Amino acid sequence: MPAKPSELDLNDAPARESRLFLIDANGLMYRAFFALPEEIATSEGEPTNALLGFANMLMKLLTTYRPEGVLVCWDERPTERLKVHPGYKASRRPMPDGLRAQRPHFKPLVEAFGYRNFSVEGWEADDVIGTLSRIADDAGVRTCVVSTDRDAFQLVSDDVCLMMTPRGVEDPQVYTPERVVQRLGIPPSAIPDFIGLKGDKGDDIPGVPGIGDKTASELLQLYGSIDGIYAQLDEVAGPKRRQALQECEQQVRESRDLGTIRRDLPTLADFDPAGVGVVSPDRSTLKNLLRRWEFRGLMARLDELDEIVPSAPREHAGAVVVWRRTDPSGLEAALRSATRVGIAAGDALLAVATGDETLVIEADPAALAPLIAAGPPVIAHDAKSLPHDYLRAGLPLAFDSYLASYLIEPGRAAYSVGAMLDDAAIELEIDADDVIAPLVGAAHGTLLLQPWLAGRLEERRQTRLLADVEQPLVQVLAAMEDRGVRVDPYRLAEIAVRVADEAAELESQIHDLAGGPFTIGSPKQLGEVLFERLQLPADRKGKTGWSTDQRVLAKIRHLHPIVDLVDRWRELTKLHSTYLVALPQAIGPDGRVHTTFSQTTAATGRLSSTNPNLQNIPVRTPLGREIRGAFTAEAGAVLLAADYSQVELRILAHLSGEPALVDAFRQGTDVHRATAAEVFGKQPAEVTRDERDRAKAVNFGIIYGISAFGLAEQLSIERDEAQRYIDTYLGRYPRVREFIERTIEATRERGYAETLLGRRRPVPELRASNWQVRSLGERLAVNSCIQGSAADIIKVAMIGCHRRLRDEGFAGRLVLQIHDELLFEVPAAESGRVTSLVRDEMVGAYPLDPALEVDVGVGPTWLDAK
DNA sequence: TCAATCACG
DNA sequence: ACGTACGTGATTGAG
Repeated sequence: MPAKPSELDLNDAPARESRLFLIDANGLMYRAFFALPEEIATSEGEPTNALLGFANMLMKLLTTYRPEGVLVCWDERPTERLKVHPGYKASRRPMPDGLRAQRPHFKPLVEAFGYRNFSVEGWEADDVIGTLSRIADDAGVRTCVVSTDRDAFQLVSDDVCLMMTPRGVEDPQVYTPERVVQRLGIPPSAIPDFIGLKGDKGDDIPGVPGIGDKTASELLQLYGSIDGIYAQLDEVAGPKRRQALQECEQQVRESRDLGTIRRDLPTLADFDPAGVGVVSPDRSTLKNLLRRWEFRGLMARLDELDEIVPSAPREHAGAVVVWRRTDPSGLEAALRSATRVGIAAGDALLAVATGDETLVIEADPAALAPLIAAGPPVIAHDAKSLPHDYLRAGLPLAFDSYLASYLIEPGRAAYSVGAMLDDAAIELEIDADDVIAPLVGAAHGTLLLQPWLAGRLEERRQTRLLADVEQPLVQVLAAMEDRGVRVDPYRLAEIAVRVADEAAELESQIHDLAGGPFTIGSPKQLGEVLFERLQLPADRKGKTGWSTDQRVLAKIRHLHPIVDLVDRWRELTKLHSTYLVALPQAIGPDGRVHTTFSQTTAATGRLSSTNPNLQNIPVRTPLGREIRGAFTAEAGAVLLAADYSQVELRILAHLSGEPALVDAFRQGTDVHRATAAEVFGKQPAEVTRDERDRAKAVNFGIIYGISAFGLAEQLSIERDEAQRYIDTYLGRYPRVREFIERTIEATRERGYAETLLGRRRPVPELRASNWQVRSLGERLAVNSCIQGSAADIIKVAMIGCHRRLRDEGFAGRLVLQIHDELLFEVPAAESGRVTSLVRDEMVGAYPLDPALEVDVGVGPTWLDAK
């Protein structure tokens, strides 16, 4: 019995001893394509999954096996394939589009790694490799064939091993003759006969019906070969099998011939296996190529090559960074002569790069800030992360390489100076200790990144988005973070006591109803109680077990009193731990909470808020609203909340030009009611509460990238009913349908979604072959455009509000942004004038048609201001 | 460290 | 047939 592959010990020693590597490139290319998800793509959306898998293989080869010679063998398409080589993949499926796009880029990659591409016109790579390996074998050159095709087993000999990578490059299986016998029960020489019997679907070789791996192996073990089988056909067990063999004799012999790899191609007779060499990869070519394809993981491993493959001394694009320590007077002198400087700050340290040299000054930010403010334009990487003294003093920020990097590719994992320098193929060498070196590197690095990033922004017409929106926003956000928002800890404490009491009471009731104590907060234990002990109907949703989320609980609440108690317990403990325990701890000695806004986290262009998150303060439930009531203004001031009314739907109306929607907004009607009237065919006045709610869900659905399934889930209705809503909606708003189709198509073409102000988000999902992923891409295309445009608009409004409040001498200030809402803290006496200022700036942020509209409220607490 | 849950827009 | 609504962050229990 052949052993299962997993039981084989296939350590790769034979490969390590090989001097020559022969690679079946086409097979490897296909394997890489199908093994890796098609979402792997550049930021422009070009798919790169097969290239990446292939490149990983090449790298693995170089670093692990240190080959003396490598030939990467390609099938060369014959012009008249059937004539040249009967059976040549005659009916093989056409290459998938995603792979065809990558196809031209493999050979350059091979060369960059220092390997040779090789092919012989009119012959499959198999035959080329068969011939080359035979010649190498004759010459006593140990050879390793790398293939994905089981045909290649027949090439294995004492001096030729076969490497297959069914589980990826990190887990290669290397076959010797003994291992072939172990695996298939037959020696390499019997492989063509084996294929002749069992056939090969992929290569269109028919074989004998009813004979698979196992039978073919058994027969060959008994009779040695196809000829042997037919010579003693009478002795073959099983009348059916005998008959099948008899009927197929002709076919079996043909199949065997097709499965036989040629080892004697005449054109290769003069091949000299010792003459194949590996050229040391040219670092800059390879690096450029890896950068081109955005293979960051491989770029990070380039250093490994230096230890393995001798190379010319490395060139340093940035060369050695010159730096020196100085004091503030030395800084002043340098600032006078520089036309621009890169800066980076650490604890009481400032690094200032002029390009010629980088100064490191040890002094208080408060002392240095005025000098920097009075100096030349500043380039920094994440200016907001500098001590805010610099920003407050009026940092002349000319370019923020961090924000530029984000605009070029929102959603990447890291925007560090180092990562971006890697992308730009700039290397820095800094002779300094662990504290100084990163600082000097950041200051000098941001300076070097600027022209490269500015060029890429210019190509994309995003220069103004950076200069007029993202960069000015830095000062605004820093000021908001500095100011913070006042939170009343006593009010929170008072709520906390009540909540803790009620939660404790609920807990004991829940335990009683459950028949014993358990951890309610553990979805696993809760699931056991609800669905096993109490036998409530489960809605198996999760991978790890039952889902116990709100939607599930809502469906079974009428079946057992414990359900509502659990739901309430959840609400109480959630609010308690997140807002009643954690939030008071975040209140500073000034009685205020200072969040941190991130400008580079959200792929759509939105801001995010952390430590603590002040963009998710409760409001939807009565208890939640009480918590919002703890956000207050200081004595003599009020909170002013200004929120855009239906920005995203207005943007949809604007971008689609749908008259029915535009008119609804122009006439100031309740848009959800208007939608309900359209969808349910009623007069707006006759729309019921429930119909309006459904229409609202449809409107949200459009913004999220509608799907019948999602809408059905949201409304707890059947999917076909949801589909009817959608169809009716799109029938009533045909321009919205066109907009959605147009947006998806344009996004697919370009590879990215684009907002009103030219912000981009790559959507490689649209080019995936998996429909599920592609559907996600369609939703992302629509949603990113709308949500991102809304983000653009409110950013412009924030800058306008901040400037005018400051320039016109108001004491009122912006304190929070919650996506479509701005919260200000304003002296009571200013509230009237600030209200109109804010309204002007928010409405005027972008000339939308229908125009933007803003609701403003004022009150002693955030709750009152809504 | 990860999955589940839920707070917000 | 397939089985997800878009974007975030914090907390919790459990591995």
